Formats: sequence, structure tokens, C-alpha cells
Amino acid sequence: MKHVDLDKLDRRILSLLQQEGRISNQLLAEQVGLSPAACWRRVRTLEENGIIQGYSARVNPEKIGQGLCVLLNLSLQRHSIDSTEEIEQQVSSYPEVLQCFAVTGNADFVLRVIVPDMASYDRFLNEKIFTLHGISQVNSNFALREIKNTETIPVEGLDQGGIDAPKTTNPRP
Amino acid sequence: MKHVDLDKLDRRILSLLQQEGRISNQLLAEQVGLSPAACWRRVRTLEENGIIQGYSARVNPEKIGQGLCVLLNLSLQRHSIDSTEEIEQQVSSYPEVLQCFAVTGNADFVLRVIVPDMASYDRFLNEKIFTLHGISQVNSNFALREIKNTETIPVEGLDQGGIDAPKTTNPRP
DNA sequence: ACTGAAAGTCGTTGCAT
DNA sequence: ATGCAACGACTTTCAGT
Repeated sequence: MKHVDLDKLDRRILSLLQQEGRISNQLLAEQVGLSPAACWRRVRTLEENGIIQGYSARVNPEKIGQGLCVLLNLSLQRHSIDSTEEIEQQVSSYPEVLQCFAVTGNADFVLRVIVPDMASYDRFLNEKIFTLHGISQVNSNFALREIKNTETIPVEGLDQGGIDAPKTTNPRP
Repeated sequence: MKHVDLDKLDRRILSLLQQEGRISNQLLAEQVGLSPAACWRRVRTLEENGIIQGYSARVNPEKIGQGLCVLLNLSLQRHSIDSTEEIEQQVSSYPEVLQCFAVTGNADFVLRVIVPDMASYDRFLNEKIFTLHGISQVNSNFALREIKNTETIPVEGLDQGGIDAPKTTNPRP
């Protein structure tokens, strides 16, 4: 199997740490029902396994003048399908690009771009997108409103996929 | 003006805290060139201003069996344009939906959905999307690869928007 | 607005179960 | 894999500049 199995306590820890990444280990331990030491060791293990990749401050983009969010659909010329790696590296290096996925459908890539305003977006396109080699189409969809924006991966009381019988023993092999 | 002006130190703090949300205040202070107390007060202020909205653990979805990411384009029937609020509330409540934006272009909404596998996505669509009232079109683009995925808002050495003259005084009004 | 020190709190380790 | 206990490190506050 590809992914790690987590017991109820690990999932609770992950859930709490996704909400409150700077919660003290003592409070965390209390809320999951463990001693601080036991809790700390579990967090440690989750970090070492790469399940917890790190911790971040969540910054409100509007409050620092980065209020324009754009979903950019990018298509490549078919003959440049092997120059994608260069494009991907370039795009990754742009701080305005928060997310980039290679996708099925009409476009080859979907990017989420964040900039202060339209003038900045215009500059971004002209300087950083239109200059890429092998681009065939660029389509910008502007975010009118943000309904939901979280990085909280579901871990608790949740569809675990597959059709496995529920496990009652050996929670952490 | 809508957004808050930050000086170089605040921007450095934001940058560091976005990368290492659990860095100790001492190290942070050291890296920005302040005393721990001064640094701590600035962080405090950034939190109180809502510039720092909170802290999160970054969880690797693949490692916990949430390996399928889908960009879902949702269109509404034109006559149900005022029942959007109900749809938005429902969609927000789904843990599989990490992001949802109202956008310009062909679709009305773009959602980023995360599930364990295709079977789960099938269930998600049937149980939580197709059951929404007022939907006209649903289009799923599957993420083949994740080129970049960060929530790190650009704050340092960066396009601040507009054409204002550079400020040299009054960094924190 | 910053520094430095004081007091309280917390993270981290080793040991026993 | 857990709990307890102890030490060192840290956060947070307050007076002084």
C-alpha cells in the first residue's frame, strides 16, 4: 500500500495541528487525551514520516495589497510537449504563482496567480507568461469572490477510500 | 487605502513565518535583527491586525491516502442565480472541497477537490454535487501532476502594485 | 519603539512500566 | 507505545531608556 495508516489519535493530532499549528504540545496532548511526552513523540513521528511537511503562518493576501486572484489556463503547442520541464521550472519560480497543476481537459496547466491589481497582472502576463517558449493559449479567469480557501486535508471521520473491511487491531504497524 | 503598509522587518517576519510557522521567537528575532521582545510585539501586532490569520501544519495528502486532486468547474442555471448562497454554503461545508472561487469565464465556480481515489470522487459527485439545486454543468479536470502548491503569499522584494512613489518614512502609521 | 532582565511556562529527554 | 519527573530553553511581561 502506498499510504500510511493512522489511528484515531494521529488523525486527531493532524486535525488540530492543521487548525492551530502553533498550539502548545501540552494543550494538544490534553485535547487528544495523551500525556505531553506521548503526544510529542507522535507529532515527531508524523514529521519524520513526511506526513507533516512543515508549519506555516496563514497570511491574508488582501491586507497586504495582494488582492487579485486569477486562475490561468495554459496550453502548450503540441510539438513542444517535451519542453514542458523548462516551463514548469520557470512557472514554479514565480512568487505570484501559488499553485500550478498539470491537468486533463482543454488546458495543459492551471495556475493560481496572486497579484496586487490589474496593472500588475498585465505586467505578469507580459513579462513572465507570454515570454515562455512553446505556449499556445493563455486564458485568464478572475476570481470574483473566494468562497472557501483552505489547505486543511480531511483526516477525521472521513472517506478513507477503497472497500477494505474496518480494522480493529494493529493501528500502527 | 485598503491595505496596511509593512516595513522591511514586518515583511521579513511574514516571510519567515510562512516558511517556518513554528520557528521559535528567539530564532526569528535573530534572523530579522531584533531583540526577542521587539520581534514578539511585531508578531503580536500582525496577528491582531489579521494579517497573520493563524498557523497550520502542512499535511501531505498522498501520504494519508488523499491522492486524487480534481479541479471542478461548476455552472449554474441562469434562473437560479439567486440561490447561489445555498450552493456556496453547502460546498463550503464539504471537507473534500479545499478551495472554491466564483470566477469570470465559462464556469461560475471553480472548486479544488481532494479525495482518495476515483471511486470516492464518483461518490462525491453523486452525493454532494449532483444533488445541489440549480446546477447546469459540471466539468472535472483531474490533476495529473502537482507542479507547485504553496500558500506563501509574496511579501518580500516584490511588486507592491500601483505607481506610488517609494516611501522613505512613516513605515508603520 | 526598542533593550534587558525577571518570572512563569513549555519542550524535550531518560527511565520505568 | 505510554506516563512521570527533571532540566534546560523558551515565551511573555514589565520597567527603564
